[in-house]
Amino acid sequence: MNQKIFVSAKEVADRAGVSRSAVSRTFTPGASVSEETRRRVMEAAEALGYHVNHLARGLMRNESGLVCLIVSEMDTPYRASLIRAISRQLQNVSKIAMLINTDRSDKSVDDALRLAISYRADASIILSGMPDKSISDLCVKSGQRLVLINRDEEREGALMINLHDREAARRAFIAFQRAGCRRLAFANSDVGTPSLMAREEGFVSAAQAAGFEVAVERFGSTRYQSGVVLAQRLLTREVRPDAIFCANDLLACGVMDTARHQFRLEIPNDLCVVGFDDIEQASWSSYELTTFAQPVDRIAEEAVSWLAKPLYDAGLSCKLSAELNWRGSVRGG
Amino acid sequence: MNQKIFVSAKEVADRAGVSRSAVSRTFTPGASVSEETRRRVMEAAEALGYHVNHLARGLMRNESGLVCLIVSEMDTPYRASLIRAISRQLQNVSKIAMLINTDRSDKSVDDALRLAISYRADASIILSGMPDKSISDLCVKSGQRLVLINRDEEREGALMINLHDREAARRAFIAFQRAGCRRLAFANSDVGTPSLMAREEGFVSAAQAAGFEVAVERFGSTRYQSGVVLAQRLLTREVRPDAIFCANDLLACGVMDTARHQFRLEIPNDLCVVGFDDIEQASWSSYELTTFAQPVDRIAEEAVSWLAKPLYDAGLSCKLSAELNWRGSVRGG
DNA sequence: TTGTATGCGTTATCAG
DNA sequence: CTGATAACGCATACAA
Repeated sequence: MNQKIFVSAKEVADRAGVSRSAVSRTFTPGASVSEETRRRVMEAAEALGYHVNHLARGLMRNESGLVCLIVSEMDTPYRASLIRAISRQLQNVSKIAMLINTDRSDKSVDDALRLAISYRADASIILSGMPDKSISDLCVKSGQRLVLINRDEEREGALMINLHDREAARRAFIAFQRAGCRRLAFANSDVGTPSLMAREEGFVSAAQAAGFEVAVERFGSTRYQSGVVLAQRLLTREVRPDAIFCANDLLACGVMDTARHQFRLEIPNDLCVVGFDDIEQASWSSYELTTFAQPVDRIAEEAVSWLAKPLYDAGLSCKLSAELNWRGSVRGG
Repeated sequence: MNQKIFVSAKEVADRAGVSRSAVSRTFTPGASVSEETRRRVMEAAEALGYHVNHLARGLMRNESGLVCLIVSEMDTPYRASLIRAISRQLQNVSKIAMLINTDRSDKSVDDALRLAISYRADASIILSGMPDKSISDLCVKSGQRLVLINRDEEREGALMINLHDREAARRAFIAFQRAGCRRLAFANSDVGTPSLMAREEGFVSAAQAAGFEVAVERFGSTRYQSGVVLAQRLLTREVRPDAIFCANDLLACGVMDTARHQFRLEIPNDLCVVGFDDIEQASWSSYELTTFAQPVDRIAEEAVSWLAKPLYDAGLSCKLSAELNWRGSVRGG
């Protein structure tokens, strides 16, 4: 690594003919500096290209301004929009997002959290996976905030933001029922995330309570290609479903495309489909997918405003509702 | 902000019965520590939950390990996948991505770059917008690396990664020609990014050289909805195009959906479409879009490997090719 | 190999 | 309001 030569407060002080403290105060909101001193400092800073060293400031203040975002498959539409919403909100409160990729393994989440500790991040926000309790406890004990989004498991001292998945699933069933569907199915991935399982269980139990059986298939990840496979499995069953609730929109897109192009089915006439997330593609005219909207802005807001709070109640839980967006993939509406 | 209490090297040293330097050396690869000392230090560190403070380390070493990613509309498929590729590669070389959202204004890019300087980022990678020369010069002068991706403008000392846009556009024309298309059109946004304009100019000039006129429309952003509008304008022209080259895939999706559902056109029989980026949706069976693939992994690799190089040649330029992915949206192939 | 002393760029404390 | 001085947590030159 080549040498970096940033200009320091001392250099600014020398040029302005004041003490280093004066420079520091000039860049500390609310500190008392005379107008004249501030002017001379600013002038020197401008000329030299001085910028406060946030590393050193963080060291002193014990507050880095860094917030760690821990996430896998971040190129997925829902994840990407959530990351965007969060990072924007963080910028509004003068914090900055550090992005860490994880893979399927929970070990990579542990490593990410260790990294967050190393950088003295003010908080970590976990969008994927679940860290080991020992390491998440260490975070909390060290005074680092922890936010878990759609991770149902409990963690002491963390803010947990979840959706009413079961309730949404119940409404999906009602939507199908109103559309006159009788042969229900649920298309799930086999990753088994609590929130995905809650959608499945909520749907199945609501249907059963009304005397309906549900054909359930689980396969692969929560991406488009898995939807293709799931549709192939479901639509070749002896009793072909006339309604499929998909664990998320990406699966739903794969299901719809396969139903149309491979099985020549018309949506919603032959088959009704409901998804979850309300990614941008859901509104595209090839899909017009009826789906539950993840309140990404709301989620980001809840997370960031909690981080900004000076005191906080440990073990807070925040339950949000997912609104159903009616579009053309279900009859009636 | 509540108090953070991380364990320091001194505490580890006390518990292990060694000096603080011994602890430091234990966590510095390549430093000379006896096996016995290292063992005791590691044991104490483990028990106490010690993690090296990267803020302090960065202050000493003059190398933060932070790399700033400056990007707008990061929830867009191409951007999201590029961010993912870059952040993964960074992690491989023990660096970490800081994410900064910008909006349309170049001022927000300047602000982002200032933030990068404040955090003493080892490098900044700009995916959107263009900073003022004075501020980008300050970065370079300060020893911070600068990478510009698909930003044609020149910056002293920066690595510029670009695609052969004009060449790709020429191949798009050839593809249409082979498919027997005669009424060519280009669908562009009106943001006027150099790389987008290069695609337009390359396409138009290649067509003109062969004696074809091109209907050009420019509107809005590079997103789906703009594609809808562009299709409406192009397909209601007196001579209806039978081939549309779109500045990117998102526009192409909007164009295709509109052509099909609003104008009842068959693709590729009535209309051939070519896009740019090769986002995931391009391969979905509703689109089967023939498109140029942005080599995201390659771009990320070039950027990150340059950052890892100890010495570097100023003003490096890297030109990459975009491969054409043939799918069903163009006849023949 | 080990410990001591010094400095990295800040901010906070305190005396003036 | 201002300037000197002491931390913050770490890495390293130096002496042992």
